[in-house]
Amino acid sequence: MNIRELAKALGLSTSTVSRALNGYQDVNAQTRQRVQDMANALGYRPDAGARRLVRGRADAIGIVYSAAVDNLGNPQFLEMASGLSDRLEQDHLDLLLAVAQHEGEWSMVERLFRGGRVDAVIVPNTFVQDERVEQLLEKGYPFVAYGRTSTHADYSWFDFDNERGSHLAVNHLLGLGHRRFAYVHAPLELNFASQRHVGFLAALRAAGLDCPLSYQVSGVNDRRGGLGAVARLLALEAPPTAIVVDNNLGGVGVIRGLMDAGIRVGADVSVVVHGDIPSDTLLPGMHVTTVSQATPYQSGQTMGDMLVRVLKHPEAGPYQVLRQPALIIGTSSSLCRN
DNA sequence: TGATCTTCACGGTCTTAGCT
DNA sequence: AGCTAAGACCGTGAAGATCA
Repeated sequence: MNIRELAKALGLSTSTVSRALNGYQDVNAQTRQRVQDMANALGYRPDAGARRLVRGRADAIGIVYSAAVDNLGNPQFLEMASGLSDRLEQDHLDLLLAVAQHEGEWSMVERLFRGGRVDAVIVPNTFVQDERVEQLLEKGYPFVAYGRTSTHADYSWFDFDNERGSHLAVNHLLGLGHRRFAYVHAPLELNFASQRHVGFLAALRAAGLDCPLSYQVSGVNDRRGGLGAVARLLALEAPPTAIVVDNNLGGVGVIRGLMDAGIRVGADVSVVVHGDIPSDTLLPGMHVTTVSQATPYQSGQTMGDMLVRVLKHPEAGPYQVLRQPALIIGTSSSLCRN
């Protein structure tokens, strides 16, 4: 069923049918109702390809992420995508999730734009130096970055105050009497990891403390990495009394590793984790102290809102939202006993 | 003259007809 | 067989036509 067949069934031109279905005011109300009724009865749906061809719009937003980053294994990512999708739906925009398996992320982004498959993209997992952001700016493609980069002045982004989050974590642990810290973090090329790392070290320095390199475990952004980090830290001559982890999945791995080693988390060692612990995580009796952000669903909705504004009112941009974190105190942190 | 409807051109890709 | 030109596909929107 295409518009031509629908128009023939109604005895109208295709144009009148199109205009009736698209809310043009110069179509008689009765005609409009008749067209809508017939379209419903015959199950008419406009051909998305043809519509895209004419409008020059895809009515879709894309997120391209690398298969190397385990986003789909992170419930927070899926929750964010859900919030994003819900918000976009209000403006009749679809969300297109694409995985860059072998092809580079930027290459896929460019292919989606050139093919008219998306009107704008979300740039997830931003790097300190991010080719995707630089290329998007150069080509003039609309986007919202989920996180800043080192050059964050001239484009739209949504981010958290990561440095402040680290200050909250460190100050909380300092207040509990901890002096020997370890830091477990994602690769520092990632902007959020870089900012949290800077904040962590600055907060320690402000207290006259240091975190030697042997107490810093890099490249941890999943559960397995967290387990490995614990093995390294427990092998130290003087293991840390407090561990800060800059990402939630790594944090789950660290806590699991400590528990498996027979260490009482929150009693023998205190742990603070950036980001919320996935609700399906099996850490019985454990309420993890976290540096909490807005819920991922809310973040997704906010970015959806920003994308709509980027598309409708680009001249009023760039749109930039910096959310403040809050410390949620659980049972994984307590007074230092050493 | 305003309300309502139709005609026609447009876009990129694919198929088909016609030619060498 | 290989190439090129023409036309179809589909929905939209500007411009034009019709009618009361």
